[in-house]
Amino acid sequence: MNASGKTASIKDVALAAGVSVATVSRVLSNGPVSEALRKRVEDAVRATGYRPNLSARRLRSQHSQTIGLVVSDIRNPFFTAVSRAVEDAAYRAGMRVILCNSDENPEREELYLRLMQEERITGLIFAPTCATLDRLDTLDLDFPVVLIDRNAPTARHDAVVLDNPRAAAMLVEHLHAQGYRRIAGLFGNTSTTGQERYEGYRSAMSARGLAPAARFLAPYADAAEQAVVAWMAEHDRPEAFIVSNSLFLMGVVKAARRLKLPIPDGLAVAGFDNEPWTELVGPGLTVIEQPVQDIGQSAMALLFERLEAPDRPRRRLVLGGTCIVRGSTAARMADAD
Amino acid sequence: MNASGKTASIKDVALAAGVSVATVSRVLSNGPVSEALRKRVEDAVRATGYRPNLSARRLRSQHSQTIGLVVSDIRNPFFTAVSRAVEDAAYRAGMRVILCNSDENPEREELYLRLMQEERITGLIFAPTCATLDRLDTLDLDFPVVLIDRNAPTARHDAVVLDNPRAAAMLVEHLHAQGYRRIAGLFGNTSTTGQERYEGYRSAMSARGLAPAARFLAPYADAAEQAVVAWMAEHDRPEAFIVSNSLFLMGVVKAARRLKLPIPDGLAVAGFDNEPWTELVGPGLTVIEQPVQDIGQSAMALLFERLEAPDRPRRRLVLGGTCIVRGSTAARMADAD
DNA sequence: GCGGCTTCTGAAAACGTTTCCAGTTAGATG
DNA sequence: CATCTAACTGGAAACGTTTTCAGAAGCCGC
Repeated sequence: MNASGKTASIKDVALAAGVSVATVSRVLSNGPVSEALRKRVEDAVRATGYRPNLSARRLRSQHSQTIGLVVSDIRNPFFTAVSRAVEDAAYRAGMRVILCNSDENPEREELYLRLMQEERITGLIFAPTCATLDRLDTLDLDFPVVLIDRNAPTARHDAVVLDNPRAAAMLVEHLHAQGYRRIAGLFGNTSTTGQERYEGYRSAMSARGLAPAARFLAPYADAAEQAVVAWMAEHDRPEAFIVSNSLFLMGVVKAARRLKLPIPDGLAVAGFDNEPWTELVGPGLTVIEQPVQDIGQSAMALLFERLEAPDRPRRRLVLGGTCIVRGSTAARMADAD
Repeated sequence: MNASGKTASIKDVALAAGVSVATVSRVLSNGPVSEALRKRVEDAVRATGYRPNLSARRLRSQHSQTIGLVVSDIRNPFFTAVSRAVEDAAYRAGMRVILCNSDENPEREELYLRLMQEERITGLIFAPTCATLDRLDTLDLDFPVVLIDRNAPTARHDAVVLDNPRAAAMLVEHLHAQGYRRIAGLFGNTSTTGQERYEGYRSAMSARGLAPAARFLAPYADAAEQAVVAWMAEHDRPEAFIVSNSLFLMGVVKAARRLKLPIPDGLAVAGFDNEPWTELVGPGLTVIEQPVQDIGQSAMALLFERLEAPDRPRRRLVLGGTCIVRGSTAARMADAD
């Protein structure tokens, strides 16, 4: 505070130290200043309780030192983990992060993209919906974008994604090896991720002479629960489900419980995202673990590389998942239902 | 972009529309401008692709329209839920949110508090560690602070908290009514929340003539798992555990599994935070549900009221929790171990 | 037709920084 | 002792806005 009760500015510090504002600025940015003055200024900074004003600094230096991160839902532990990794990497590089939830809603995405422009962010890490992904190229944003979790082959942006087709295929392989044949799939209908996982599922099924049977759902546990309950009442009830996210995993478990079907004997299930609780549910749930830490760090790395070399050709980083086998896909008992 | 390839500024718009920058500014803020000029300016905004620069705007208007939110760990679903509520309320009021993770680390808290000052935030919503809480009064921040989840009776800040003693007592009551007597407690050692829950536990136990037996742990699932495993090897092994957060809940479930103790017959357990998965683990876990939505919204409400009336006396909002009874605390079987 | 309104508009100052440029000083060199 | 350099310092411009202030119209009633 200065005499007038307002927050101290660099002028107040300069006045207190008996130097010019230029000198104060230099002290703060480790510029060339004599020891004597530096000391005086530092004392004045302490005395006044001065804190630099980031808005002014950003305006003048034309550098926001800020990166944007737009995810579809921060409550999804996959995104919380990724955002932690991104933030840690950003802070290590002396940058701030602005985190936003799109809720899988293209309008909110648009809103936040506009916000990012107004904040003059240095770069964006983005998990877009299909709708926004399609028109991303037409948007001409004035910062580089790295896509995470989702991406289209056509987009011209850098991206870090899981090898979704392969991961889904791993689940099919595993279930097949365990003796399951009627393997159904539930996939999210808002992102490319669901589509890619479906593709992997479909081709792995076909390759084994099995008939794929998939449904696409809105990303809520309830949707999955209802779908499973309905499906299990049909003629060719599945022996196992492959689901494309952890919400669906919950839905399937709930449905099994409601239908009094034991896991895995009544109904096997495998899915994505190795969240802590998947180990604790029933006999443990078989899942694909994504390298969340790596995804976040790599996204930042790609972003920094892009900032240094704006014209280098686009790069996609495809990371492999790990199949964590648990009791929910134990070998199928030979029965004849 | 203007001719020189840089992002368009208000000057470029003014030039394109053939008006002064003042007029452009007035159009953007719905000031008094004739229809003819308004139209010309709006066209020019579109033509130039102009986006206001928030740093400049904030600097000039001396109003950041930003609130800070510092939580201990965004991966904790309690805080994710609260932060969603805060953000939604903030955006509805036309404000931005800066979200930071302290990791229960006082140094990071200090770092972020400094950042908040430099961002010139309008107000802060904060879940501090004990260490920072103790010296919060000495810090003289130049924005109002609303504490959430944690607070000390001595602090002079507004706060929104769960009725922790009552909630913990509810769990004791419930376990007692179900026939449990040797009820142990595991509480977090970094926050006042753990202490308050311990107090409720202790006095409810004493009131029933039961001997409290509590341990304080670092907030990790592993810590709880190890504590339980060790404790169950001791002479007076507990029949039930009350734990103060969902990480400990996981730890207890893991320990029970490792020790091959069925829940609840071998070991009953009850805890805090009604996360989706608690319903799915074993026979379902009995928990206290916190009104997370309400906590976030109320924190924002308290903050806005404080901004309007800086001198009104401090207010604490104490919200009640709901006890969700599930199988993990089913009536104790009469045995004689 | 003229003073007194209202209504709109533009020039310019200000917000708190950084940075360019021009001094000033002190020390080294001739 | 005069000059040249190196090292430091301060004045002032600039970043992109908002806002104050004063001027320029247009309109009213007399």
